[in-house]
Amino acid sequence: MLSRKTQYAFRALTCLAENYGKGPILISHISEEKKIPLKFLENILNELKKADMLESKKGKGGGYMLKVSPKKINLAKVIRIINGPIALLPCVSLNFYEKCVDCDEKHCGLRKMMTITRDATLKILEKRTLHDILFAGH
Amino acid sequence: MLSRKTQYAFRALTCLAENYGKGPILISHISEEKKIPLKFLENILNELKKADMLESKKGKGGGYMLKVSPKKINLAKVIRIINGPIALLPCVSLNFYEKCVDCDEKHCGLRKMMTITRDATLKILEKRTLHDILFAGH
DNA sequence: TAATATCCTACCAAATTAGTAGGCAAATTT
DNA sequence: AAATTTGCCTACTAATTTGGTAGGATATTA
Repeated sequence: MLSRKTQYAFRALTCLAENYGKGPILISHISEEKKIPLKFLENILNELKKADMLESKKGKGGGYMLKVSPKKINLAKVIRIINGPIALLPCVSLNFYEKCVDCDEKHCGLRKMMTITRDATLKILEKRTLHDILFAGH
Repeated sequence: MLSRKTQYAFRALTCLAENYGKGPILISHISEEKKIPLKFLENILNELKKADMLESKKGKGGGYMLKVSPKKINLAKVIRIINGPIALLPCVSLNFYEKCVDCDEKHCGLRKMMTITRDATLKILEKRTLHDILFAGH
C-alpha cells in the first residue's frame, strides 16, 4: 500500500496540475483545499522539488509550480520519489534493487512471478500521468 | 513491498509444495532448509493454518502440510493472509476496503488509476499458484 | 527594513516489523 | 503411565517506519 504521505503528494500534485501555467501556488492554499497538514505538506513539496518535479519561488507572490506539463509526469515517478519501490520484492526492483539473502536469483520461482507482476504494474503506472488523474476525475 | 515475513511464508509454502503428498513436514526442517528463524516461522505457519491453507499434526511424526494441491493455492491468497491488502490504496481494496478521508470516490481520478492498477496486479497474482513458483524455478 | 514565503534541522509519538522466550497441550512411543 | 516429541499460545522486546510538529534560517519583494 501507498503511505498516506504519498496520497497527500498526489493530491497536492493534482492541485498544482489544475493550476498549471497560472504561476506559483501557495503551500497554505494547497493545504486548505486538499486538507493536508501544512507543515507535513511543506516536507512533501520540498522532496518533490529536490527530485526536480517542482520549482518554487520564495517571498510574496511565491509558491510552488509544476516544472513540466501534467501530461509529462507519470504516476510511477511520483510513487518512487515519495513512497519508494514499486516492485513487491527488493530483488525485483529496477530503481531500488537489493539482493535477497539466501536466494539464488537465477532459479527463484517467486522472483519470476514478481517480475511479471512488476512489469504489469509499471505498464500502467508509467503510462498514466497527472493529466489522466484530472481527466478521470469527471 | 511485501514484508520479509511474507517472503518467509512463500519460501515455507514452496517447501511444503515440494513435499505435497508426502505427509507432515517439521517446522524445524523448513526452518533449516529455507533459513527462516524457527520461532518466527512457527507464527507464520500457524497463521496460514488458521486461514485454512495448511493442516498440522502434533507429536512424533507430526508437522505441517498443504491442505490442498499447490495448483489450487494462488499467490494473492497468500499475500492477503500474511501481508494484507494488495491494492495501492485502502479505498480500492476488495478485501480490506477502507474509506479515504476527504475524498469523493465517485470523482476521484487517483482512485480510478489505482483501480486499474489493482485489476492488472490481481489478474496475475490470482492466476499464478505455488505450483507455478516451483515450475518457474528450473 | 518589514513582511511574506519557502527551506532546513531537529525532534516526537504512535504504529509496524521482525523477531524471542517460555510454557502449555496434544499426540505418540516406550 | 511416563517420557518424548511436536505444535500452540501468550507475552514481551528492539528496531524501524510513519505521520507528523516546532522553530528558526534564508531568500524575495514591497
